[in-house]
Amino acid sequence: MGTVEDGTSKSPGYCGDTDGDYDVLQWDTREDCEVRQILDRIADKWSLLVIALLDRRSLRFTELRRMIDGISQRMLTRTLRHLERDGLVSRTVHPTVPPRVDYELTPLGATLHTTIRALVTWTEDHQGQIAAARAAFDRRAAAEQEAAVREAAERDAIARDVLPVRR
Amino acid sequence: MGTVEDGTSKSPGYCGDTDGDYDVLQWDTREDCEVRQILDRIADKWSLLVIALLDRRSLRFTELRRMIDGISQRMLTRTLRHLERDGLVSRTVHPTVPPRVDYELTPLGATLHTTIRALVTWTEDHQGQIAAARAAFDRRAAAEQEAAVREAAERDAIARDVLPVRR
DNA sequence: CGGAATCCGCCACGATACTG
DNA sequence: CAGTATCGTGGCGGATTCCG
Repeated sequence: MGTVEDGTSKSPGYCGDTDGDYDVLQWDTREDCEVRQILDRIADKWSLLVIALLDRRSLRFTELRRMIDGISQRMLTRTLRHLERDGLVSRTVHPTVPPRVDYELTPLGATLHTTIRALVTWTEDHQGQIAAARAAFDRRAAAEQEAAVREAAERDAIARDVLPVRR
Repeated sequence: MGTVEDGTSKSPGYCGDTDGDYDVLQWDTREDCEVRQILDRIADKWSLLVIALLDRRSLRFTELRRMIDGISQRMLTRTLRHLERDGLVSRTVHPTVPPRVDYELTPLGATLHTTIRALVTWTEDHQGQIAAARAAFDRRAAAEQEAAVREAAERDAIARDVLPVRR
């Protein structure tokens, strides 16, 4: 099994709970801050997917594996373990043969599901605007670069014209 | 400048927009899916912080740098460029000397800010429950492992007792 | 001050093989 | 079927340097 592979057990360190309006300024300075760790965990590549998929009905390991498709068994296992450890997903092993394991959201996980769906929905709703913004940005960048190149070439031409032949 | 460093310019590929209730099953299969890319982008380590910090008032580069503290100038620059490209943050250069650059949320970025705050708030509100869940999980795991070790030791003792002395 | 460019360590992730 | 174990690698992210 080796090491625990996670440093969360170092210290409690609540890192200052909401005293003013926005304590955002603080949940980054200390890397042992719980909020940062949790945020990094649930906002990671696969956790979002798993939580989003685990709505209402429970799913088997292989079902999740097929649904996510890009994921490796290793990553799915790790992700599910983390979510289980955080109390967001429950793991039920049916002692049959072949074995069958079901995963489902805990009540806590269900509350997070709502928020995550909101994030996903926002992304779906605004992907058009973002795509447009990217296109515009890239166009501007390309134009700028081309202008810079032309300008340099022009300077070069003038220099060649004015300066005496080196040697 | 080198390559664009991002493969998003490959193809439009909307990957099927909400036809049924949940099209979650689809925004993962094709890795050229826009939603996945956008999600990975805004959910990354620093973007969440920057967007959360950029509420109402605009901030200078160095202000952000000091606030986030753990971040390197390289990462802050990259993050801000990405957000600018996605149309979430606007970049204003004041032609003074020394130069001064202000960043602020665009209207689009402001809408995302709301959702992100919701996520952060959820995390702040439930960090206690999560910490408790982790502690319980770790305790169970430790107990299981200890049980396994004891069991193995017991089997070993029996084996030593029953089996004839080898050689 | 606000970047761009370069170098590089390291570990997160994927592919593969093996177990119960 | 549902994992664990092991190894190899890409690329993320930090440190440093130079520029306008």
